[in-house]
Order: sequence, then structure tokens, then C-alpha cells
Amino acid sequence: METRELRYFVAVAEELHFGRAAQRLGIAQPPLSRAIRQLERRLGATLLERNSRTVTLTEAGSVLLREGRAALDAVDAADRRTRRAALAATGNPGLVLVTKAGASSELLAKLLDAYAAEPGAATVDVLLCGPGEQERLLRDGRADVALLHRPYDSTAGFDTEELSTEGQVAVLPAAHPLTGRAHLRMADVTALPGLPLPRWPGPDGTYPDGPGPPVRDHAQLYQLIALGRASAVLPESCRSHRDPGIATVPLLDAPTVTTVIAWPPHSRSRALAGLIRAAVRL
Amino acid sequence: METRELRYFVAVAEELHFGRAAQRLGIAQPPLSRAIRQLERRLGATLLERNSRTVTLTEAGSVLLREGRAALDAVDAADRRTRRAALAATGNPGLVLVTKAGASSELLAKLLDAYAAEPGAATVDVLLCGPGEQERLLRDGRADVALLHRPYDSTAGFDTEELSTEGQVAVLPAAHPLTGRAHLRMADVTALPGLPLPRWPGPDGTYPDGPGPPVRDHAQLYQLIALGRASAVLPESCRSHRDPGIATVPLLDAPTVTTVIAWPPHSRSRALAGLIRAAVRL
DNA sequence: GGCAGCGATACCTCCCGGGTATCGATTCAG
DNA sequence: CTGAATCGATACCCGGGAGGTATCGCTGCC
Repeated sequence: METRELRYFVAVAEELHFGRAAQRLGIAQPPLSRAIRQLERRLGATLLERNSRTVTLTEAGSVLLREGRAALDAVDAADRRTRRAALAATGNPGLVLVTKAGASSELLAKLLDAYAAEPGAATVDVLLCGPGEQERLLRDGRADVALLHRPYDSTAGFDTEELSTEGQVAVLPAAHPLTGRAHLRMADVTALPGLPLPRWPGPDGTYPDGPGPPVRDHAQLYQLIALGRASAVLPESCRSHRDPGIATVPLLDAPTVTTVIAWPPHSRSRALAGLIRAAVRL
Repeated sequence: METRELRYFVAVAEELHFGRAAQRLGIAQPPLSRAIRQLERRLGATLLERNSRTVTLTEAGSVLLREGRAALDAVDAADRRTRRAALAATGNPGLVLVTKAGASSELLAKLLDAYAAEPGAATVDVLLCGPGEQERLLRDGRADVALLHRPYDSTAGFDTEELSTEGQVAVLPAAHPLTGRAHLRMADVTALPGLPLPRWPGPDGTYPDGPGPPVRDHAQLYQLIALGRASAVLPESCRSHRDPGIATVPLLDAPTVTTVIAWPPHSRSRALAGLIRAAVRL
């Protein structure tokens, strides 16, 4: 199986429309139809059910979509990491660390300081992204290491070390009556009239249906909360974000959040090993 | 990057010889040379240092060898799992479980019994292989789930659940004087005159240099021990293998061995989930 | 210095990936 | 019920590139 075929199939499987998929791939529709047919013949499997009006995935098709994405990520990672390794030979053998924008900022600062203080430390580029994007960046080689937050982020397929564990707090507009309480329960927060929990985008960039306002990062979220349009449940460390319009109340029964440092298995560069060592020493 | 190019590069990087690599790939040498050059041009990296007499890997080349193997495994896995999914639609949605030949046999028997007793259990094919091969089989889709033994096997990149932990024992010929002792230490066993520890093949199928006899599976090993030609350090459960020519003595300071059930992340078939559930209940 | 081994180059062939034009089926407007 | 629109499949053509053969050039080594 060639990566070209995989890319074609993934495009069609995501669009469920040969014309749009062809457009996205920058080719005409007929060669795309042929390529998919040929792929099906070679696999001996029907991947798509097409009745000239709608296209749907078969069982085998969804397996290939999932596995094919992973395989394409692995190929992309091979490409990028090789390029980086070639650059490293001439100059800058840096690391790329990715984390959610607005999360674990003091932990990250401490980590970067601790690592920079080590002899022979490499430069660390910090990449901020929305929630759910980190796994992707780590898998396809755009990042070398990530700070993830269980149970929100999945650590499946990565090596990890736990860095810290913390409870969660309710984040409310400062004027809200509940801010006077010493503590709350999840049930108090999930159904606040007029203060829905926000919706975060999924891995594909689209927002799930629901009542809350769509939100891309923590800055947006804080602003919406200060405006009295949303509430949130966040790790305790978000309290370091001082904002007069926002108050936090401890939650007794929210799941604890574990911050972990994660990296792709088998990647054992000296720089990465040093960063991980610095992290576990924190 | 196309998988064809990756296959070509991996072949050359493993053989370090264009002629042999071309033969292995079933093509002539000139197209292979061209393909590698083109790959290097596109990556903007020198992968191989060649001086018309010897070929060596550059730093970037070893990165691409490691990452490329992983990517090819992922592509192979996509291929195989899609084929299996297509077959499953027509008939047999079975699982393939891989474990080291001769290890954890009673645990495996209990697991298979427990799972088979569940309603709606799928058929489980058991694949036995040499040590170090399991990770490969799991990564490239030839197996769905494995029993691994830490710290001997690496679980990097897989999801795992611990099943059991046990100490290790020295395995000696029955006639050996040390068999009378109540217990031993590692130092007593590693340097036994005339009874070297065996050599297991590495992931590439070749044997490391050393004194011990090369060994492919546990049956061979037991035979060599009974013949007085080798000794071994194995998990306690190997005592279930009763053999009059063989005796075991507890080791006080050997690392404990943890048997884990491991599967590729993101693979969540109903059958696999059931097997894992049965395993953790044991 | 001649020879053997090995990778690179030159040059040719042919397959296959991609394009355009068109067909056939299905859906929907009116 | 009919015509138009939409969409995937088919027919056919073209060009690039993958692969083959012949050969060159370099490098150790008797």
C-alpha cells in the first residue's frame, strides 16, 4: 500500500464525497475514483458503500480510516524528524514542546528554567495549541514532547512521566451568588442556569452540539466567564490567573487532573532525555 | 514520502550495500541508487555516506531508519487490519494473541478459559514466537494482543494491564551441586563455570556475541540445561514445567518479572475489550 | 599496474497516474 | 411525469517516472 493511496482514501473517507475529496487533494475526480477502486481490489475489501447519491464507510473502511491516519502520521513523523536530524547536524538540535495554551504555565516555566540551567541544554521551542491537538502534533513529528492533562488528554501510545496532580475548581463570574460558598459539587456547576460549560473543538476542529458557547482557548474562556456567559471546571493551578471579574470555588467531587510529560516511544535523543530528567526532578 | 521509497531506504540501510539491497527488493541496482538519491534530495539531507567501497549511515539516516521502520509497520498494520475487518464482516472476527513460546502457559490457559466462558466470546488464535518478536507482530498488525514480560520485553507504545508479578529462580541441571541450596544470589549464577547463560536472538534474528549457547525457545533451553550445558534465570512459574533433569533454586536478588497484557493503542474492538476485561479479572 | 567490486551515469522502454469528455443513475423541482 | 442537476463510473489519451541494460569511474588489493 502506498501513502498516496492512503492519503486519497482518508480524504474520501473524511469528506464522504469524491468530488470534494478530489478538490482537496488537488486532482480530478476520475483518477480518485479509480485509485479507490484499485485499493479496494488489492485489499479484497469494500471500503465505501456508494449508491451514486451518498457515500458511506463500511466496517473495513472505518478500520482503514483509523489505521491509515496513524500510518500517515508515522510517515509524516519520519519525514519531519529526518529533516530535523539533518538540520541538527549543521546547527540547532532543539526540541519542540507542545502544550495547551493557558494551561500549566507556572509548571512549564519552572520546567524550562530547570532544564535551561543544565549544562549542555538544547533550545526548547514552545508550541501552544488548542486542546486535543497535542497528540496529533506529537504523533506526526511536529513536536518532540508534550505536557498533557489526564484524564482530558489521552496518553495512549506515548511514554509518560507524571509531574503533578491537582484538584479542580469551579470558575465563575465574580458576581455570581455561588462564589460565596466555601466549596461546591459537580452537580452544582453542571446545570447552572445561564452559565453553561463551554464547548471545546474536537480533534477534527468542529464543535459538538450543545448549549455552551464554543471556545478555542483559555483567554476566550476567561473573557466569557467574566462577562457572565459561561462557567468552567478547571485545575486548581488556573487560580494563578488573577482576574477581577472571575472567582474560583473548590470542587469536592471533581476528578483530579494529572499533568504528565509525554513523548513518542523509542525517541531517545540526548536533549529529550535531559528535559525529561529535569521534569521528573521538579 | 512514499512507502516504496521508505522500503528501499530501509533495505539499503540494513544491508549497507546497494547491490544486496537491490537483490533483496527484487529490482536492479541503478534504480535503487537513483531512488535513494532522489529521497535525499527531497529531504534535503544526506542519509548515507558512500565512498564506493563502504556505505555508512549518517545521523539523519539512522533517524530515518528507526522512524521509517515504525512507519512501514504502521502501514502494514493498516493493510492487515483492514483485510481482517473485511473478513470479519463475512465470518470470523477472531483475535490473534501472541506470546513467547514456553512462557506463562498456565496463565494463558486460565485466560483463554475465562474468556471463552464469556457470552459472545470470539475465537482466539494463539501465535507463539521467540522473545523480542512480539512487539513487532503487535505493531505491524499480525497480532492483536500480546502477553509481555517486563522488564525483558519493552511495552513502549502499547497500552497495557498488569496481570501478575513473580520472582525468578535459577534453573540448573538436577545434578548440579548448587541445587541443594535453599536459595541463591544472581552473582552465584552469572558466572557458573561451564554453565553459561544462553544467548537469545535480537530483534533482527542475529545472536549477540558471548559465551553461552544460542537458543531459540524454551524447549531448546530446557534440553541444554538438562544436558548440563547451560543454566538460566527464569520466572517462578517455569517450575510448572516438570523435568527430571532440571532443578530450580529461588533467587533472592533477581528482578521481579511482571506479566502484562498489551495491545496497540486506539484499537478498541469489542472482542479485544472482552479479552482484556477477562484478563484483569483473573 | 591490472583486476575486481561497487556505486553512479546514460539511455531506453513501458506502465501507470492524471487529465478531459461523457455516460448512467438518482434526486428533486415544477 | 419530465427535465435538470448532481455525482460517481467509464472511455480514452498523454506524459512522467519507475525500472531495465550497458557502461563508466573510483577504490582497494594482489
